[in-house]
Amino acid sequence: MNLGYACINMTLGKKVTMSRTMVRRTFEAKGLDYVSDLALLNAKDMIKILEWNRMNGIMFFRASSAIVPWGDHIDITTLKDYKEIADELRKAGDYAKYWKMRITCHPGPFNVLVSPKENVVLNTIADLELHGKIFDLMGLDRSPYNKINIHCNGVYGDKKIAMDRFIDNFKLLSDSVRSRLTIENDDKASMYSVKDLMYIHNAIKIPIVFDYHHHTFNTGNLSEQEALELAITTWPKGITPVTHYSESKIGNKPQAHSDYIERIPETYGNIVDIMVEAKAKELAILKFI
DNA sequence: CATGGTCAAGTGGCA
DNA sequence: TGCCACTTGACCATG
Repeated sequence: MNLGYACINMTLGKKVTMSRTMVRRTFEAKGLDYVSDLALLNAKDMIKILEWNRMNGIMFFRASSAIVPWGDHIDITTLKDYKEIADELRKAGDYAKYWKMRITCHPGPFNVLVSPKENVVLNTIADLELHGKIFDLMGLDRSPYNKINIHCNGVYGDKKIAMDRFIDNFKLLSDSVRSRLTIENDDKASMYSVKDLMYIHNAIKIPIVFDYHHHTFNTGNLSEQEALELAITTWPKGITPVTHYSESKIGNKPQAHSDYIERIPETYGNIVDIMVEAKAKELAILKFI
């Protein structure tokens, strides 16, 4: 079982980060050369973060979605430093593979494959394809071992009709994305429980990521163990399923994530990798490593 | 250099 | 109606 954290290393601070980006105004003012500069810095720092992880016994990490700022709006192969960026990404991927470190990603809430709006779906495809390209450049597996995980992110009054659009739109994705795509249960009762998501799994066979925290808001009438084990059945043989774990922040909406975690979740004897979503990032899991 | 207002994008819940 | 929460806060103008 691996414990992982997401995107940002608090110990290394703001000087070592793979999340440099820019606002639209700057993108329009400085253009592709500045995108290239930031992407190269981000790619180089990813290796530093992975090295830090290995030195500290952390073998599971979620890559930032902001490695190439505005990368879903441009052809990244035209960037002035593209060769060097690709080379750095490859080095990071090689490093991860050599040390058997698991890398995943989680594109943001603007990715809505169930949307009835064509432009939303097209934007979603562009963002997912960027993630696929980056993982390809890193040389990561085309399997859910290196998952690209999203939520459905919308219901529009009818889950089944919405999920049918997911299933249709899935066919528009490249093999790079389709082979890695996973779906996660939601933290609202009106949205998708693990049981709901089985409808998508049964149609297109992509695995379900079980989020412990979200499950408490939307059980689908399954116990934690039942939902976890149902999700586990959706993963291919030989690939350790991923789960997400977080705890509620006191004083906020209960869905908000706490800085640290008090415990490691119950796995009921199953082997899973656990991505811990806590605001203190690697600091939250170090004491459990 | 610290800080606070602002920032691409979608959706649903809530005061 | 406007804010919050989710992927992951980061950017940038100002003092």
